[in-house]
Amino acid sequence: MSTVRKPIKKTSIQKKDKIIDQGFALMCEKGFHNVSSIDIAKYAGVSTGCIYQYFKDKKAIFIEGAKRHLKNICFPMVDAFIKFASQDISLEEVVSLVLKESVKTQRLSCNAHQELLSMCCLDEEIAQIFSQNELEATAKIDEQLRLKKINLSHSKEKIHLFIHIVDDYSHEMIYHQHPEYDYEVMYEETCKLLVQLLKGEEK
Amino acid sequence: MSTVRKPIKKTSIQKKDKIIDQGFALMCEKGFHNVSSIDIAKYAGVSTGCIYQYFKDKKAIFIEGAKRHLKNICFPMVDAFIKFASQDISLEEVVSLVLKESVKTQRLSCNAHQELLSMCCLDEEIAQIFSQNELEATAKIDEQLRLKKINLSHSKEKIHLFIHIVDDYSHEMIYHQHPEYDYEVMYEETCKLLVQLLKGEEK
Amino acid sequence: MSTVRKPIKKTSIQKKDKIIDQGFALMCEKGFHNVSSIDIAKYAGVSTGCIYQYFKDKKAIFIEGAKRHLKNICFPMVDAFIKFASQDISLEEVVSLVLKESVKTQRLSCNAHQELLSMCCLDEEIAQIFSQNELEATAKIDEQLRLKKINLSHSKEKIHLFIHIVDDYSHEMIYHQHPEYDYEVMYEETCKLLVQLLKGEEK
Amino acid sequence: MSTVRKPIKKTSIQKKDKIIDQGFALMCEKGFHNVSSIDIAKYAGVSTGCIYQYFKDKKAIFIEGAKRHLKNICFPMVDAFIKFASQDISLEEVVSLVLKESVKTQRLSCNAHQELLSMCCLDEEIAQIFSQNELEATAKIDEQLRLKKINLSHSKEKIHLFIHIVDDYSHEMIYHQHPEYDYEVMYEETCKLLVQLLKGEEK
DNA sequence: CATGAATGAGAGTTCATTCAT
DNA sequence: TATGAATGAACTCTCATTCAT
Repeated sequence: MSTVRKPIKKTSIQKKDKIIDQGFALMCEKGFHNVSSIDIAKYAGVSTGCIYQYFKDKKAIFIEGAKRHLKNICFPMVDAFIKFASQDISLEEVVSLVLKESVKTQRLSCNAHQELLSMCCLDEEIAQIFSQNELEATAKIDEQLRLKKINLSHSKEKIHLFIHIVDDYSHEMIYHQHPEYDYEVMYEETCKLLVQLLKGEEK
Repeated sequence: MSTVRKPIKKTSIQKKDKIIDQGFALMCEKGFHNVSSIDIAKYAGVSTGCIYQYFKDKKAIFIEGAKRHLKNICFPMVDAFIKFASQDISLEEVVSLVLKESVKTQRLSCNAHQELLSMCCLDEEIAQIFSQNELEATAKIDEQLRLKKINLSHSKEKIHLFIHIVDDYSHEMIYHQHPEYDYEVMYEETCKLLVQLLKGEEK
Repeated sequence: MSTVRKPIKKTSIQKKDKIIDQGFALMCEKGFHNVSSIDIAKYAGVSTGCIYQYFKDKKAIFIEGAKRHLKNICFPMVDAFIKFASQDISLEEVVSLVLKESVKTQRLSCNAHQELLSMCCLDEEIAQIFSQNELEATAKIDEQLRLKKINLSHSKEKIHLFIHIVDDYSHEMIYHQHPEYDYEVMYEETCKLLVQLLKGEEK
Repeated sequence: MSTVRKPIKKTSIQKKDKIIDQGFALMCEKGFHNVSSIDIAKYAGVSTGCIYQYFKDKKAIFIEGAKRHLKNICFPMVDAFIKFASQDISLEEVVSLVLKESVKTQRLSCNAHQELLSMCCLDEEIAQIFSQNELEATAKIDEQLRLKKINLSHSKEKIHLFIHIVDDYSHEMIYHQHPEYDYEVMYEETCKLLVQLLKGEEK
């Protein structure tokens, strides 16, 4: 009846991208369960039907968004270690860089991270992606440390601890903001701990 | 006919308790969004209408349950430090105890923890409870360390780190089970790190 | 928002009945696929949600309606044979009675029969009910014929033929109304054929 | 690149034919309501838009297919009677031939027949085609019987009965497969009945 | 003429919440 | 105060049809 058809350009890829980016952003802002497929369609500027041409269901959009997001989350950390291996900087400096970059990245998409954690807990498929992502990051960091001739016993497990401490740190920095904590101190203590963790048995 | 009349006329408090305990358990098992208020009512053995006499909405039940649950989660950790302060055991032994108890507790209610994390991320009110809980635990552990004459600089921040590393550890032990990690080693490395963290500048 | 709650009486059974009767009638009138659950709800004077309290899905309403309908369809035919067995009437009279009653019954719910045939073809579950119904009718008629001392060889198969010829007849009488046929003649020829079929090997 | 260009530039007629044949086949296989126009387009190897160039809507494709199909359904029956008129075979042999051919034909397109019956019940337009088809077949059979010098009183009505009994028979043979019936017996009884029907008042 | 991406109304179904009893 | 049947808006997803290319 009141059908008005918008003049269309955009390639399929651009459209799919828009749905992922806008859709994921919206789901992160409001929560997966609080956003309907109609909301996503409107926000992405497409019709509801169009969504289902590119995605099997609502969750599929979230998963695609999550994959892209997790890539971005890990890059800065891995990059810092690449720098560490290739340039003449100290472990202290790397750790400091990692913490700062991690907070910066998460601040850019703080809701995304929350929603991801949330979905990760509830949905096996998303948990898998999360887990896979950690393994990849672990492997890359491990590789850089070896290049730098740091011989860590139990490197994988230590890097796991490292990643999670960094994650907790940036999470704390962005959300909780407990007035009881001195965040300058928190930064220093976290640094110290992470450096100890990776120093290796060099003596 | 031969209807056996239940002898116990439940008081309001008993009813409310039942809704919280059973309701929270069910929501943790199946996920907040996958359980309806009718399900909760049935599971708790009350009428749907009754729920709305005690709670403003479904979320309110979850929040009450979460509060109770978080209390239990922290007790074992705090208890371990009380033991530490009052008995002659080493820091290594406390840390080991904390890790083991933490895993044990979480295993008992692993779904609860997942669902909590999920809701914590999405709901400010629940996040508040979570945060409040951590502060209380931090204060208590701090107190026990002082009793034991361990003078930690930046104790609050260190205990924060401690709690989160413990949490990550037990989470990893229960869920992810990455085949790439050696969980015996993970245990040892986590122990070492936590001991270092709390050893203080005793020298 | 604009929730207005109607003062309700009616027992559950009355409500379920209304949904079945009105719902089935509507589906028969307009066709199963052309009636929505909202239509049914409105027509039955209940809310959409209410339908799903009593029925698993839309098809379930149709099936219940179909079961009731098929019972009614067969009763007249079976009744005629019961009369045949218990009273002093001729085979010709029974056949005549069956044809007339069958047309009368179908005329009362002619759409129902069409829709049923339609669904029966497309849906295994409904086909089952249809088939089951025929078997029951066959058995009952067989029983009455034996009471009347009519010894039919291959009674089951003959009754099957009988039922289907009656069915075709009443279907033709109600719908097609081909001007090419003389329906008085059609009646006579059908009668004759049916009588021959059941006369048995009395010689 | 090395794109092989299809040498045949299909004419409009070829395209329309393909849509009818493939589309009807698909609708019969899966059911009218379970096949989308996109499915039909894919199956027929044309674009969705193309369909609407040749047909007003989805139903129109089905109707065209139905017309063609019904032609084929009747041919074997009519053919048998042509044989009967032109060759020296008995009525018993014709009836036997008709039953066997009818089952064979229906088996080839059993889904088509089911779907047709279904649509025939629901759609006036399709019912018309069905009805028209029967009249044509009746007329042709009648003609053959006259050629064979079989003077049937009420031939049209008897042939109507004949056609429907044949139809019921082949339907029963293909679908219901009630274990309660002996299908060898069913065949014999149906034969006998049909022969009686057409034997005429030759004495 | 042909295409197929895009449309959006509408399908079946669910469920937090209400309120007559 | 307790009940649970009833509500109906809102959800996810489908598909006949259109029309810019």
